[in-house]
Amino acid sequence: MVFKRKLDCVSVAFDYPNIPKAPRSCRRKVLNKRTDAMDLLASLAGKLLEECESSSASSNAFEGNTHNHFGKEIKQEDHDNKPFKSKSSDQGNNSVSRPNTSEKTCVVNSFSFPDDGVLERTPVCETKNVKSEGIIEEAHDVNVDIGFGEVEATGGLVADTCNLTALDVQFPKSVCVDGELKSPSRVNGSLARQGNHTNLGRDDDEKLYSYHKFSNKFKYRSPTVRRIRKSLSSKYWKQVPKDFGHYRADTGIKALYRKRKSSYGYNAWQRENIYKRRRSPDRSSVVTSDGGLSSGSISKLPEKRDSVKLSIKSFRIPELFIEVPETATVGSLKRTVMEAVSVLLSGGIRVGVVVHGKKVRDDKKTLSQTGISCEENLTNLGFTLEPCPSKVPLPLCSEDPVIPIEPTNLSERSAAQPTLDTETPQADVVENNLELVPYQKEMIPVVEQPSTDSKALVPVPPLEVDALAIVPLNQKPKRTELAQRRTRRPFSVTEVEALVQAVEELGTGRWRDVKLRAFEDADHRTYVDLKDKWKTLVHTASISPQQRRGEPVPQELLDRVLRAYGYWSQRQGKHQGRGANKDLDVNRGRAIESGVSV
DNA sequence: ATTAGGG
DNA sequence: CCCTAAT
Repeated sequence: MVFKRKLDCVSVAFDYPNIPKAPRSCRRKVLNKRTDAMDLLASLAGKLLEECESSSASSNAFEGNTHNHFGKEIKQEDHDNKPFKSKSSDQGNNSVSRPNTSEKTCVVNSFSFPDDGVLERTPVCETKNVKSEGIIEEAHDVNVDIGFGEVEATGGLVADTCNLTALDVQFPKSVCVDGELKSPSRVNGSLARQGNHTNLGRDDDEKLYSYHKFSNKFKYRSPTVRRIRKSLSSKYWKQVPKDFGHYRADTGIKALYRKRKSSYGYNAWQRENIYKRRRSPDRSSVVTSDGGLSSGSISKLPEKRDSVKLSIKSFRIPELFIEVPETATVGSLKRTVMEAVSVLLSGGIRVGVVVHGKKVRDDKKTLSQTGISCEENLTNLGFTLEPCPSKVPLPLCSEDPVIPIEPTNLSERSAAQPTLDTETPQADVVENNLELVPYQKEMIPVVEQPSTDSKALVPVPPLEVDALAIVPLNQKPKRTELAQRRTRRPFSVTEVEALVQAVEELGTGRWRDVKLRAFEDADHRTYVDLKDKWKTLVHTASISPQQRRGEPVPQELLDRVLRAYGYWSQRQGKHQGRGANKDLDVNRGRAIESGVSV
């Protein structure tokens, strides 16, 4: 009897209707290889992030939880079946419930480059780089790298390059391809790894995701970040049009600037940059992304004797007013700063030049005219990083009035974790206690060690200050809202276990309940996620083990998936209502086991 | 806000 | 994971 039933079950299990149309990989192909100039910014953030990454909490917080197997003591689910609840808080339990925590404030004003971040005369972006697959990463070990070499610009013009890759070198490497800066997936991988202790980049999907990982660094999900964003937006950033749901005739790119569509918007934004970039012959054909970070400029001037040599040890950034409770952990503080920085960067930054404590705004002035010369004591020269007065990426052909979007309107899902993805659930909680109000005062000049040693050699064309203008070509659109794809967080076996069990008990049509039951405290798992995961689980269970990717899910679990799938498919339409299943527990378990409908 | 499905 | 449509 039992045997018979088992067979039925199997039959049912494998006989479910439509199996996902096509291999996911097929669909993924759509994901273009857009050149995320923004990645450079991301890389910056990523680097900074690494600094504090160590403090990030482990994502294995769920491990160690045990679940009752279906059919056993289901009544205890509230305690035992909620592996995702009450995670250990290594964040010091800075729950929101302690608003009175004393707080301290601090102002972050500059970040210094490592010591080895001395300017070197390294040919960073030589002809080959500009031409094609040139990779700048050779200079990855330099923190501030200013290359100088002959470059054949796209238009056939020969120009000297004064490539201030300082920023991107200091951070993940970037690639200079055809005048465009790209971030090798490798870089992403390194970053992604921080987020998940998983094998990003292992397969196609992974790669794709890891690629997006970057952008995720700039998502704004936490209240803190949102606050920051709001603050910044309202004060120093221009708001973004709410909906650009139209096509640009020239690029054919549909820019969708509205909540939860930023990835598209970003894409469009980025392309637009490229688009414009190509039409700026007066500028470097290398890169000058609007992000302002990927510095790249070409000077016509050959290296001269009276060049200016300088080294940049650090950049003064807009002051970031941070307020955190004393009980906050160092890690959370780091994260907070990271968030602030990310927000800052995401909005686009540019470099400011300060001479004698005075900000030089005229990019046309020559260095000498500005007072920057080899003779001058460069001690009075400083650079700053500041938020770019981001311009809304208004489609040139746009006739539609643009509606500014309220930063706070970002949906929860589009808003993402600031930077650390490994953060434990309470990270958000902690953040709630952090008051981070970045504000921009007059840029205070940062006088950093004028290089006196020959190591730091930065040829600066006396006549083309623009060569140093790392500022976006034309204050172009700065994607302000980069709500992008959430960071990928593969389900752990433990999670799968919990999910399977929950579905066994609740069925496949009550994701909300599943979420509440097994993932209530796993904030990053929405019921949609759970539903999606279940979908993939069913698919995974139906394909050969060889075709499966990622962390292998125990066959035992997959079997249960199919079993539950079959079971719930059968009783589809029936009393799938909550009331009907409320007390099925053990009996239903048996039913499922035997593959017989109840 | 949820659910269901396509992408 | 994202996005939408339909509830």
